[in-house]
Amino acid sequence: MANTTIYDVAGAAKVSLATVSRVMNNPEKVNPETREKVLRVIKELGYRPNAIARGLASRKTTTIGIIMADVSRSATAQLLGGIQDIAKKYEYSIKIFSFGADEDITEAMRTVLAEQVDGILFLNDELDKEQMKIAMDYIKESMVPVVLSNVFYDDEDIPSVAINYEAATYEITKRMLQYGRKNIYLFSTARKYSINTQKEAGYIDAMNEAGLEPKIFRTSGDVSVNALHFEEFFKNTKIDGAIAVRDSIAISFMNVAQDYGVKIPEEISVVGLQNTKYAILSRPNLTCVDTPVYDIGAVSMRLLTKFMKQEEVGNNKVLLPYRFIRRKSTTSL
Amino acid sequence: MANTTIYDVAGAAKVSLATVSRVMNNPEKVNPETREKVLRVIKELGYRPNAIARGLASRKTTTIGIIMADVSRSATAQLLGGIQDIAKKYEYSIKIFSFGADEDITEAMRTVLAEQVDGILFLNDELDKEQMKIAMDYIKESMVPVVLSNVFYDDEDIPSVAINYEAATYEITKRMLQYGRKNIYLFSTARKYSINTQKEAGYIDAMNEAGLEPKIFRTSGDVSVNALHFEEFFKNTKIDGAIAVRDSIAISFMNVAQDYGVKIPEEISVVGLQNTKYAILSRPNLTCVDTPVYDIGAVSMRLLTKFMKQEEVGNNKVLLPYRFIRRKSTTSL
DNA sequence: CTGAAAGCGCTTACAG
DNA sequence: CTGAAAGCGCTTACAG
Repeated sequence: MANTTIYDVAGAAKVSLATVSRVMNNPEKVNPETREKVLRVIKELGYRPNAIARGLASRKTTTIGIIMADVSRSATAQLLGGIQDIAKKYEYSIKIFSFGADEDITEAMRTVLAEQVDGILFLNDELDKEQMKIAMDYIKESMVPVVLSNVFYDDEDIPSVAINYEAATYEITKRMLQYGRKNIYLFSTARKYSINTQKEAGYIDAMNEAGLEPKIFRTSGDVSVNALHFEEFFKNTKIDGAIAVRDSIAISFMNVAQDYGVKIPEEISVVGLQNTKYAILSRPNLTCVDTPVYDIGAVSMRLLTKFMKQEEVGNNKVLLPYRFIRRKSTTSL
Repeated sequence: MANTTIYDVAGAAKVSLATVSRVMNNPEKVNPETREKVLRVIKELGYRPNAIARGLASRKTTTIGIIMADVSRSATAQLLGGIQDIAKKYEYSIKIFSFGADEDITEAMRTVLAEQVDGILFLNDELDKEQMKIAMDYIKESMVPVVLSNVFYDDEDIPSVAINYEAATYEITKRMLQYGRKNIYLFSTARKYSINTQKEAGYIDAMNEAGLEPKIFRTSGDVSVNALHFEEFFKNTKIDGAIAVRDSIAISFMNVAQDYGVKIPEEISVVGLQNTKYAILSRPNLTCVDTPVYDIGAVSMRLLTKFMKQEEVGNNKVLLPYRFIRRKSTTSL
């Protein structure tokens, strides 16, 4: 039966409900014999405490809220994978909330907090600075622990885990310059994401340092639109290196370039900044900066558990390592 | 403040908490003037009812549970996208639960039901028949409404929404036969998914009907492994048509085939059974059966709301339409 | 239309 | 080590 309550267990085990509660929450505080007896009854009846009642009484729901822009985005799904695995290990339930930059942020935060989550993982990277401030201030005031997961926001009080996309992009740009490319473009998105802003900053730095003009070409997230953009792009652009914030953009570009008879990597070196599984399905295979998104999810969830358990945390800003994977779309690395 | 309770509102509005509760749940039952007064106070204090307390008192959490195998799988993420959008519209919260075929199914179901969800969307398609029976029987007994979303299980009591993958695959195979292909292979996964089993059945039917031997080649879900499998495959196989349960498998195959000097589509027609965004990033572009996974999510969530509200439902087995998209990897359609 | 009271199923001091 | 009792923040008959 689904409706077995703590009273049923107490009755069958001939103890008070307080004792049943104790064997579930503080087993060491109850006599081993009665503990065994209660445990047996619990198993027999298939009893599981009502999580809602427990949440109300204890003021802890063992549930975390995940705030995101869109579940179906590949990066979000990867993050969720990592979060899920760690959450399961620590026995936290997961509630997901999504909202866009066009919605009332305060209202959205209220909704999340009304659900009494014990902690928040914030994955939405489509908000501007002001919106982020509203969201973060609201969460801070609520005292609910939060960790930014793959999102950048400049506030030392707020823990975050991400990758140093700026350094990664700086470095890959620099390497490309070192093996002789001059006209290097960065392909970014028309829409603003805090991550892509980091990537752009790294690219700009490297170019400036080399005394070259940074050239950012913005395209859509939609692969079919990208192709058209690139057709246009080719007509009057000199380019020998391309770095794309998304693998799909890089692949789209390579396809169009090859249609125009351009040799890749000989004439243009191309790099993707994600290393999705499609990087090895493209022709040529795509050289990438590998950014372990699953790990970001896992580590941020782990960090959040520490805050929820009030454990000591050394550094509340975690940057995970990235690496470069040389494939066929570049002449060197 | 996050800790405003119904008592605070009642106090400030000089009414009883019962009245506050009514303006939130049955506004028509309260005098317009007092209603406005209460509403004003609610707004001033930024009050939001504690969802947990509400859930306990009303026995309705307005939360649904989503049961899946792995969040990060692309199909799962797409389904979630559709679910999310509709859930938001109807103001349901979403809790996600994942578990593998290797776990104790009863235990997993108990976990979900202990959370007091009002309804369940079941997306896990990696269970075998027995495991599905255990899960479904357990849910049935609990009386919690459930909808199978993109999962097949033979039980007329259990509502489901999916696509007729069997018919779709049957038809695409048939068409390929009609334009003259004889040695048609189906590329499926080594692992069993209820959806792929449907696809296989459709393919087998069409081949048998044409008096040809169905040939299913099973490969891994891992794209880098696929490539190796296909290298092997090519050494001693006669093939002029290929249908793949996943686009990534189809693309992987095309790449290897082209490395072997095979012309696509002239010598081998290739079809993908998903139509992911990578279908237009491959060379040649991949002809696909388009299976609208987002829609399945949306429709199944909508259906679930009807069950949760005890509305009349005509047909509890919904099959969404699919369509064929001709691109460059086939000589015809 | 409104309020007082019971109850949802638990946890947690407080006594003993 | 165990039980009786209060309380978590709401909803919902029941009176009036």
